[in-house]
Parts: sequence; structure tokens; C-alpha cells
Amino acid sequence: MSKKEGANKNIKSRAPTESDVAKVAGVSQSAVSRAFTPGASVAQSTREKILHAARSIGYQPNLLARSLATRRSNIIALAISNLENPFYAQVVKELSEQLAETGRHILLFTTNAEEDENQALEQALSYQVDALVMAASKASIELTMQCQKAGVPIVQINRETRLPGISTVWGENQRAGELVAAFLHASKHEEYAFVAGTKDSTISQMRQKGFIEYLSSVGKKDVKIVYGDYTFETAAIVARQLLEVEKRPDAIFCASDYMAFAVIDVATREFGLDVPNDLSVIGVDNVPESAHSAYDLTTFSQPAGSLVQEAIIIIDKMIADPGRRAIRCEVAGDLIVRGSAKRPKTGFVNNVTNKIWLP
Amino acid sequence: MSKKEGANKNIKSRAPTESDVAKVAGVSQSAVSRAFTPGASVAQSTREKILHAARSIGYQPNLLARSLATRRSNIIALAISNLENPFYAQVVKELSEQLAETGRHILLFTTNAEEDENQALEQALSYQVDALVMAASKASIELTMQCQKAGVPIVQINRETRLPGISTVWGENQRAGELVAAFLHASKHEEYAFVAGTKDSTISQMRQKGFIEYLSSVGKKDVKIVYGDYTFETAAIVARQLLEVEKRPDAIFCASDYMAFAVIDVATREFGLDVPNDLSVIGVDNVPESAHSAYDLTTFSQPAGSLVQEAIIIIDKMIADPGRRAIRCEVAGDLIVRGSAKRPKTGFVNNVTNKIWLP
DNA sequence: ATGGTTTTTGCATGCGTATGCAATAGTTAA
DNA sequence: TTAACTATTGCATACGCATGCAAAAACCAT
Repeated sequence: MSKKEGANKNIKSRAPTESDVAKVAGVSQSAVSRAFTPGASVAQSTREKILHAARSIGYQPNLLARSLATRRSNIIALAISNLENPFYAQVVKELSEQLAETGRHILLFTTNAEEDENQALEQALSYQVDALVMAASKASIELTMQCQKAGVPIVQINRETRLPGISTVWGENQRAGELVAAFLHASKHEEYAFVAGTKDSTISQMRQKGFIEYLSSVGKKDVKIVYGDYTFETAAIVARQLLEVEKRPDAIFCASDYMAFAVIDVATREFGLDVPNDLSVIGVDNVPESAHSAYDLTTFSQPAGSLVQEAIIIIDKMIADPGRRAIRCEVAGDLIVRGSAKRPKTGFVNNVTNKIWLP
Repeated sequence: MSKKEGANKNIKSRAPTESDVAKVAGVSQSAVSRAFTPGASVAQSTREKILHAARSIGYQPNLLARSLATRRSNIIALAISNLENPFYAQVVKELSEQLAETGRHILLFTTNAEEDENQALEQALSYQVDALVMAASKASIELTMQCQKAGVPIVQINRETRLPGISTVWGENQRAGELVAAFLHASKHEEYAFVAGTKDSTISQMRQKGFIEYLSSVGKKDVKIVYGDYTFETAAIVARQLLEVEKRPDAIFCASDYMAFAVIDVATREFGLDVPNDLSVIGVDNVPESAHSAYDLTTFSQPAGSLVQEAIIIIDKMIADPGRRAIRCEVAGDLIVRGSAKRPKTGFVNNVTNKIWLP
């Protein structure tokens, strides 16, 4: 006989269920269920009686059982990588808080390599999540199909995969590139470089496109492109490669603030350069750290809160009407002018709003 | 008639269940269940037949239903605040990855104010989570009681509440304070200050205790204490207060790296001070950013990975033996010497390991 | 008081999986 | 060949909650 079967039955007492409440309140289990269902058909008096009984025995509804019965778990799966990048930490925080407003919560999946991540996400589907949000994380075709079949909406934040049926929310990527290029060009820079993200990141490609196309249009056709893989370490490595050549760039645009930090670090510490006098650096995201004086980074903003808000709106639409097509949504950003890049001498920046416009 | 009741039944087809698989494979539902249960009693041949049938119709087990039946959800609730602090972002990442190794996942609860957070966590319990991890987040007495009653273990990471039945994992807080004090004193500083966390943070109090007790023992009895509330903004404010007096400190110890960043920012940008020549700053945590050259922060390390690892060990022990008492565990750290604080002239630092010892 | 409404309640069943128990098939030993 | 096992299978039920349906109760107007 195991020692768990002790005399004291408190030790292994089950959590109270609706049936227990029903017994105490002298009603049926269904009545209890209705008492906890907003808008259900119960007399006010019995509802109160039931709630009182529930409180007296410390009843808490079992949300798993509820989810099983209603086919709605109120759980949203979030697949995310690069959590060390403060932008994505912000996304997690925003999503968690905004979902909490409607009583929903995040089931978290952090993904590193892309090998098995989709497998992990299939598992997410097994939890009957109401939707799947992917941030800096790619959906495979198989996963998409599975979601379609299961009727689970997928929303990608800040990531683009041209698969049908996947909704996407992103920032103004191409405009970011153009605006940054215009700003840097107006500030009379000579040698330009772009620190891209990963090679297959469409987001990075769009920023690059805007950047080099604008520069090309003003005669700067030799923009150096390197890949920082969205990580601090790789960005530091490619920054070294950029800066160690004799004709080094004096303007570097980075596909993320986080990589821009690495570039600034390398430039100032390892090459003794002065930012922005020797080198201008501009990023994208406007993470809180960009405002810290250690970096004081000029950057094109990508407001995490708004991206998340749009993502949730999309999720709700897709849930309300499962048949509808994927939704794509662009969230506006702005060039935030700080001290890491030389500013144009003349009327390019609005000193009141700190915003700039294309000449 | 709604348009959802279209002729094409594919649109609203339910996800396949074990019964569907059973029908295809020509066995009973229980056989299918056993085929998916490692170690269950099924013939190898039928298991293969079942798995094949399952694959053919795209069956995925419903983990909610499984959780309901087994009373094990494989979901761990994580309550966390201060996600903007990279240390806690690291905790999330580590916990997620380490739990994934055993097929478990995080249900995330981000908490700001302390008002309703415990209410949110009661809801977590309703999801039948296997355990509750709290990081930089406080458990109320009521919540603790509820967990006890429900048999759900609680583990606090880097937070101390003297409630019975709550397990805790923390770093070497008092030693951190002592070692930092010794290091700063050996480097001949004159005026000392401590930027604490929140007033009620036991962790911060312990660091403070080690710090001022050591300093007191060497005759420095006037250490200024201010509260940075563990936020960047408040830390910046109190840093200004510290530095604007005429007899300003030349050595500031901060209860977290994140606050130390704020102090360095304010000192360098707003007061034009040189770190470390005018002012030495030391933090606690050793977050990745401390190594970035923008801060190059000397700090006492608190390895997130190890803390999380211990937390998981505790969880598993508590689950295996629900009757056992709370476990408290201290994880060792080290002083990581970088450039934000003056170094002692003589044999205090081991130049090989970069570690220091108390004289 | 009576027939007709509208609310409120309970019963029965379903959600998808796990598992004790008994029945069956398969294996071994004599 | 038969008894005695053992490995495998299916049946029935449980997990805790939601909900369609019909019965019961309450209410209303006549």
C-alpha cells in the first residue's frame, strides 16, 4: 500500500467540479454550467445561489474541459524566434497584454533552427489553439495546409511568405528603405552599405529594394550588401568586413535596430570611429533601446503595439468568418531622427515633429 | 439557410479523431489510443497499421482531451513582468527551450501592476497547468493557498516571498553585494551609492545588505540608497538625483544591469562624465547587452539558463512527490570584470579567469 | 380560474482520449 | 492434444463542461 493512500483525504482531494457545486446548491450540473455562462438561461436568484455555493467550496472552472466542449480554447499559439532582440520581446509583451483584455492567453513556442520548428507547431495545433501567430518564424507549406484543414488562422507578423491563406502584418518596408536613403543622401554621404537580415527574408529584401532603388535614382549605384542574419554576432562580423576595407562606407543602413547596435559597437570600439561624424548608422524598428543615449539611434519605426493590434483584428475576423481569404495589412512607421546619423543641412527635417519628408 | 451550410462538406469537416482512425484501421478506439501511448499494450503489427491509417487521414491527437483524461496538461504557466529587461527575456527563452525538451510548453502571463495579476493567475490554474513559474512577479497568499489545494507547484525565479510552500531559485545576492563592494573598495573609490530595485524586493535587499555591510566593515558607512524600481526610466531619474549633488558618488552599484544601463546613459550624456574614470558603475545579471561595447558593463552574473534549469528540476521533484516541502536553491554567480568600473591596481583580479576574490 | 406564453430547469448526450476489466487470441509447456 | 499462461483487444466508463430538447414552473392576459 503506497503511502499516498493516507488517512487524511485532504491530501489527494480532487478539485471541486460543477457537480460538486450542484450538490451543494441543490441544483443540476447543467444549472451550474449555465450560471457560469454569460447570457445563459438561469434565474437571477439561482445564479446567485450557485455562485455562492461555488465560492464556498472554492470552485474554479476547468478551462480544458470547457475548451473541449466548446471547441474554443482561448489560447493563441505564438511562434517566435530572436527573443533576444528587444523588438520581439516587445511583440510578446504586447500580444500577451492585448490578448488578456479578451481573456485569451499565449502558448509560447520559441524556435531556433528552422528544421523542427514546424513540427513543434503542429503540436501547437494539437492543443486546439484558436489561432497561430508567427513572428520572425517561417511557416512551412505542410503546416499551412494543416492549419487550413483544421480551420486555424495563421497570422505572420513582420514576416512574409507567399503562401496562400496566410495573413500578414508588416511595416512600411520599402518606404523605410527609400526614406532612409533619401535622408542619408540629403546629408551628403558618399559610400553606402546595407546590413540585411537573412538572405531569404522578404522583409529585408523590401527594405533593401527601397534603399538601393532610391540611391540608384540619385546616381549611387554601388551599395554594398552584407547579411547580418538578424543576430548581433553576425552583424558584428559583417560590420568588421565592411569597415576594414580602405574605402569604407560612411553610411550604413541596417535591417534592424538590433543589428545597428552591433555595427555601432564595432565601429566605435574596434575602429575608433565617431558616430555620426565618421559614420552614420540607421536602423529599423525603433526599439526602446534606440532612445538610450548609448546608441541614440536614428531609425525607421515599426510600432510593435500597432502590429500586434492589427494581428489580433485579423485573427478575430478570420475566426468570425473562417471562409474568408487571407488578409494583408501594412502598418505605418516614421523616420525617427536621433543622433546616430548626420542630418541634412537644410529643410529636410521638421524640427517640431522630428519627421522628415522626401524632397 | 446560412451560406456556411454549403454543398461542399470539406469546408466544415471536423478534425479526425481516434474513432476515425479506428474505423479506417479496423480496430477499436482504445487500440488507437494505445498505439499513441508509449509503452502501452499493443501488438507491433497493429500499432503500425494504426499509425499508417492515422497518417493517411492526417490525424493529430487532441492534447486538450488527453490532458482532461490524464490530468496532466504538459503546460507550465509562466508569470512574468519586466519583459523589456533582457534578463527576463532570457528567462522566457531558456524556460521555453528547456521545457520543450520534455514536450512541455509555456502558457504566458505578463503582469504589470500587482493589482489583478494574481487574479489572472488563478485563471492560469483553471487551465490545469502542471506548475506555475513566477519571475519578477509576486504570489499572493490566496494564490498560494489555491495552488496548494490544487496540488500545483509554484517556483519563483529571482524573487523571494516568505510564504510557506513556495519554492525559490535565486542567485548569490548577498555575495554579489559583498564582492562588488570589495572590488570597488579595492579600486579606491570614495563615495558609494546603491540603486536598489523596488522597496519590497527581498532580492534587492540582500544585495544591498552585502554591499553596505562590507563597506561598513571597511569604514564606509555613508552609502546612499535610491530606488530604481527595476525600470530604466526610474533608474534614470534617481541617477540624476545621485549625480546632481556636489559630492556625487564615484561608485554606483545597481541591483540590475538594466538599471545600470540607465545610470551610464545619464552619467555620460547628461553629466558628461567619463565611465569609469569619473564614475564606476556595476550591475547584476550579466545580460548579453552588458558585453556590448556601448556599455561594457562590469557585473555580477546571474545565469538565466542555470536558474531555469534548477527551476525545472524543482518542478519535476514537486510533481513526482506532491507532498514534499518547498525547495530553495541558490545558483552561483561570478563577478564579470569589464570596463565600466575602475579595476584594483593590485592582485585582486585573476587575469586568467577574469575572476576576483575577496581579500 | 383557464389557456397561452415565456422562463427556468433537468435529462441526456457529446467533446476526444485514457484505462480498468473481462474476453479473446496467441504462445508455451507438458 | 490440452492445460496454463501471456500478450492483445474491445467494452464500458470516466475526465469536466456545454447544450438541444422536453418537462416544469412562472407569468400573463382574458
